[in-house]
Amino acid sequence: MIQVTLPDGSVRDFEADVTPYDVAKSISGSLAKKALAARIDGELRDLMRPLDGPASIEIVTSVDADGLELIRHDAAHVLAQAVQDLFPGTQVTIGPVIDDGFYYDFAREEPFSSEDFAAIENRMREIVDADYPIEREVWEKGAAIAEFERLGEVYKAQIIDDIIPAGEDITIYRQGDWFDLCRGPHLPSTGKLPKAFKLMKLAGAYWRGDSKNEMLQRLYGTAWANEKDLKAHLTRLEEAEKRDHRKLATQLDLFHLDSLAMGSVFWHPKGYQIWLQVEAYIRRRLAAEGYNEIKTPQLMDSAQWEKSGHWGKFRENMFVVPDFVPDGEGEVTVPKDAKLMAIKPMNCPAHVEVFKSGQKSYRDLPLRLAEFGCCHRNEPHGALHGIMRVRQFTQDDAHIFCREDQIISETERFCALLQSVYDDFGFTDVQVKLSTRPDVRAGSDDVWDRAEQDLEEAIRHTGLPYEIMPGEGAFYGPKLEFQLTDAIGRVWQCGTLQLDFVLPERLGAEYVAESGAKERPVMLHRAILGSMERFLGILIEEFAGAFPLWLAPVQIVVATITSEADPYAERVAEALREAGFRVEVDTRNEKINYKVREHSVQKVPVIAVVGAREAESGAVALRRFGSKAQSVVSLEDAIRDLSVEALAPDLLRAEPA
RNA sequence: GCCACCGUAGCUCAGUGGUAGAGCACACCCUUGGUAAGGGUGAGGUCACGGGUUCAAGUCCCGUCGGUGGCUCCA
Repeated sequence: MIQVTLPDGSVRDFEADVTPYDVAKSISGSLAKKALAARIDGELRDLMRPLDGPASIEIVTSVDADGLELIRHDAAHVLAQAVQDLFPGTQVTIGPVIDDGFYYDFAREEPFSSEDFAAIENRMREIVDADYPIEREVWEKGAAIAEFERLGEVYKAQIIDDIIPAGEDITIYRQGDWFDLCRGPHLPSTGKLPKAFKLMKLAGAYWRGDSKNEMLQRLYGTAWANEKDLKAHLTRLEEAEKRDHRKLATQLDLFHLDSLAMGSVFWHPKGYQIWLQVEAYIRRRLAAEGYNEIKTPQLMDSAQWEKSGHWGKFRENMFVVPDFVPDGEGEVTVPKDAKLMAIKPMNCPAHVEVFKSGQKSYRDLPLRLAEFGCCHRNEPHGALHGIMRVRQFTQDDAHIFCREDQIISETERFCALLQSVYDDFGFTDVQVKLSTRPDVRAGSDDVWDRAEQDLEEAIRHTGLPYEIMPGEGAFYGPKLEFQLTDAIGRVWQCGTLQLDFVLPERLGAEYVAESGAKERPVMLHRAILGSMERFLGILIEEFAGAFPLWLAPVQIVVATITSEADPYAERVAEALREAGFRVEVDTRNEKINYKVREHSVQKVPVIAVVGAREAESGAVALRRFGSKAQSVVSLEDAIRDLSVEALAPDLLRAEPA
């Protein structure tokens, strides 16, 4: 007999070889029916795997987060089985659970097509209907490798060979005549898998994530506990698509992209107006924090990039031009020995030059040099994405030159500023990553030790939760990354802080210390918004194009009801413009319904309707975006109230209450 | 860069190898109206680009360019 403790604290006795399923059944028949797996002393285990001894036990069903994960994991296995049934000769590799679903990577000569999805899904449903028991088997490593090799499954054999330590056994899960290497646990049978799954997309993926390896075919799927959840998920995806910044940019006339300038943005007046508001805001915030704004060259001698180390690591991603003036009319031939200039891919080497000009004293530190620097990077073409990943972008960049003992306080100041800025834009879901030394790097190990320790200590002081990303740092130093999520759930690096002992050394930056000796400053590379393009892309998606008054490109449209009100509308617009608003007047020969609809579709925050009555009384009828209500107020009152609302958050804070 | 898919009017999209289409937007005319589409007329196209197959290609084949979704990369 063994003792089993249930979640409510009660203890029951069972036969020694009792399974979690038996325990569930002893509680209630319906629980046994719903049971997918069990948590034994906190560890997830198969429902049919007998207990080893006394344990506390919790039955996992599809309403648990763990249960959903099991469902998705099993969906991946059922997908693999279905694919191998339908496409003999296809090899399986790996198939993990991801957010909202799963994927499976297959090796097959022939490409899959999304037209195969229906057939695969049908076969998956048949496998569920067949209700094959899913059975766990323990194999000796060598035997397992031999078996997979016999079946022609070279990838599986390689996985076992690589990840399982010698002497350790592996587990295999069998369903029907199909089986796969797997740590488990799994559902008790394929019939327990809800049919609420759907294949979503097809993509290439390198074997083991290495671009030197062959490319596999990845099938993505989504899986849920029931049809309703699946449907809700699909609806969410549709809604998210409507927020896509590329779609909204077209609808709201914000910018366009064109192959004439691949990976660069043509900003239209409305889109650029948002840019200007964001830029003005961040410029005020930086000035208030003691940053000095500068402007540095777009083209710089390749020698500087060689010295900084960028030439060695990023040459193929830099746009390089010969420094050469052709003479005469004929064909232009660039001399082989022409000096090369690079269009800047980043601002730091130029900022070091500004630091180096003239003498710097310890009294000048920390020196915070900021620049809205326009950079170009020749990115892999497949990496380009809307305005989130472009070839020309502007950073709200700055470099803080400081002493080593100022690193922590400067980092804390930066984190506080960043948090305040993100708050002002309404971003609450910010992920912080601490990226440590990469394999290929500059600087000695003890410099890296110090840099990583300092950065971690600083981020710990801020109290922000963070995750460590081993090996993801910049080549010159570790970094903090502040990531935001777009409408589709993709995560993008926006803010960053990078600690750098290397560049000041390489480019020879120094200051005169208190002792009179020359010393090296430390450099903090930092950006809050990151790329203006990317940040605006995320902002567009965050607000779904309906910007708050302070950011809206057109804040107020004055729309007339009849042409008799035209002169009054012009006077209203003029008064609003004088008060600092961005205003348009709509005196077109259209009905007011039409005008209201059009400007609502354009997500204009305020529509000021004026007709004969308003002209008579000196009033405006205000209609706010998202509301059908109208409020008729005097022009003076409207200006007074809207002026406060239109203040950027930092200016609003400065306003006397 | 790699894999798959896509590219038709300003936008959203139809289009069976046989004369290039619709709605919206745009221009002009009528209509002067009270809070989400009033009516009429008209203009608008190298079907991404380059080859090929065919009596005939937007449609089939090959290539190039660009976009989308992933993978790799991201100072």
